[in-house]
Amino acid sequence: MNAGKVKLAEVEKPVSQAARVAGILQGMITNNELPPGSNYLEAELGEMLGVSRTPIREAAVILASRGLVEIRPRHGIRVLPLTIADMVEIYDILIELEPLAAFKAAERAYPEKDLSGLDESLIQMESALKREDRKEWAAADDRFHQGLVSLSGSRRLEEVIAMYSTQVHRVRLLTLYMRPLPHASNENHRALYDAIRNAEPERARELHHEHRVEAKALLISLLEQNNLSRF
Amino acid sequence: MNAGKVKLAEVEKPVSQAARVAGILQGMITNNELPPGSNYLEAELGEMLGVSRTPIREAAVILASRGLVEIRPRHGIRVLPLTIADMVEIYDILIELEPLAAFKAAERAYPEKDLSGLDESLIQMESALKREDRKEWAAADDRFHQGLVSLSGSRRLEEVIAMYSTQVHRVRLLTLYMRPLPHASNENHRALYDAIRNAEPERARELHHEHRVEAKALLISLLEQNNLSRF
DNA sequence: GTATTTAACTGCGTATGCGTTGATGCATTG
DNA sequence: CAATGCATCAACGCATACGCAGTTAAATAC
Repeated sequence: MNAGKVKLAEVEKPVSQAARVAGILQGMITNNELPPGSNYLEAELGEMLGVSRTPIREAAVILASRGLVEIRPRHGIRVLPLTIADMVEIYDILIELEPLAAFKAAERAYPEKDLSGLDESLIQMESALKREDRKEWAAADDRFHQGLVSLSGSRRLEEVIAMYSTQVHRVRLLTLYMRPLPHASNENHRALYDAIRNAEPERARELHHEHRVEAKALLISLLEQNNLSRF
Repeated sequence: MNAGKVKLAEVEKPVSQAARVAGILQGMITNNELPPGSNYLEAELGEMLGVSRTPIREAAVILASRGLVEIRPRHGIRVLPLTIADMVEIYDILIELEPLAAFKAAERAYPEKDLSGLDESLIQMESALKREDRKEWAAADDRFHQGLVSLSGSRRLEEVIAMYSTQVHRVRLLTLYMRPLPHASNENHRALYDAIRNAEPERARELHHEHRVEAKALLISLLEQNNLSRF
C-alpha cells in the first residue's frame, strides 16, 4: 500500500503561524510592499494574513528585534525608515564582519567542490552583467555574499550579517539603477573567490574589506547626490 | 490644584509585563540562577513571576532572538549552554566590533568632561585591583567597556555588542577567579582611554583590538586547561 | 476664536480556553 | 527479551474576551 505516495526531498517543517507571518512580513518589507514609515494595526495585519492578533504580535516582536519595525503602542507597527546615518552605521559594521567571514572561510581550506555554489553565483553575475540585467546581477550578488558568509562556519556571524543585510536590502535595490554597471565589482569578487579557494585568509579579508569600503562610498555618494534622506 | 503631586524626575515608563519579564529572566540567566541547559515550561515561569503565559511567551521570543534561550515546543524554554566553539565565534565578532566602537568614539573628539564616566570606571578598576577585589574589578570593567561603546554614537553597534557581551557574561564570571590579577589589562585600558581623549581613532582601534585578542586567548586557554566544555 | 476639560472610543496588554500535537510509557507480539 | 505500536496526557499554538489607557474630538468657558 501507499505505493503512490512520494516522499518529499525536503522534510516539511511544521512552521508555526508566527514564524510564517514573520517571514511573510519581512519579505513584504524588504520588497517595499510595506513602505518605510507606514503604520499597521495588529488587527489590520491579522486580517491581511488571515490570522488572529496573537501570531502577529509574536512576529512583530521578532521583526522589531531584527530592527525592521518598531512597535508603538496605540500607533501600530511601524516599518522603520532608514536615514543616511543608519546606512553608515550598518555599512561600518558590515565592513568589519563580512571580511571576518571571508577570513574564516579561507581559513577552512575548502575543497574545490564545496565552492561550486560560489562559483556558480560568480558565473551568473558575469552573465547577468553581459546582458546588463541589473536585477539578476543583484540577486546573484546576494547569493554570492550569503554563500560566502555561510562558509565561515560561524552561525552567529551568519545571523548578524543577514540581519544587517536585510535592513539595507531596500536601499540597495533603490540605488541599483543609479550606479554604473559593476564591472570592477565583478573582478573583485573573482579575486576574493580565488583567495578563498587558495586558502589565503588574510588576503581574503583584505580583498573583501576593500570591496566593502568601496561599496559604502559608492552607496553613500549616490544617496547624497540624489538628495535621498529617508527610505 | 494638584499642589501636592510631585513630578518624578525620571519619567516612569509604562513597561509592559513582557519587557519586565524579559529583563528579569535575562538577569537570572546571566547570574546563573537559571543554569545553562535547564528547561522551564511556560506555566512554570509564569507561576514563578506571577504572570500568565502570554507575557512569558513574548519574553521568551525576545530572549531567543538575543540567543540566550531556545524555545523547544513540548520541552520548554531552554537556557542555552555555550561551548568553546561558541566562545570563539562570539569573541571573534567582538574583536572586530569593539575596536570599531573605540575608533568611532575617538573620531568624535569628545571634550574631556564627556569622558568623566569612563575615567571614573578606570579609577574604580585600579582601586579594585589594589584591593584584589575581582568582582568589583569585573563590574567596573563592564562599565568601562559599555561606556566606551556608547560613546561610539552608533546605536546598532551598541546593541549588537551588548547582545554578545551578555552571552559571554556567565563565562567571564566563571573564569574571573582562575586568571591572574589583570594588571596589564588595566594599563591597556588607560592607554585606550588616552587615545580616545586625544582623538586618535586608529590608535584607539589598534589598542582595543590588541586588548581583545589577548582577552580571547586568555579566556580560551583557561577554559581548555580546566576542561570546561559547556557552560 | 482659542484653550481647556471631559467623554467616548479605539487599540492594546494580558488572561484564559480550546483544539492539536507530539512525547512517554506500557502492552503486546515476534 | 527486545522492538514496535498504541493510548494517554501534558504542553503549547492560537483565538478570543475583557478591561484599561491613551488619543481624539467635541463642547463649553473664557
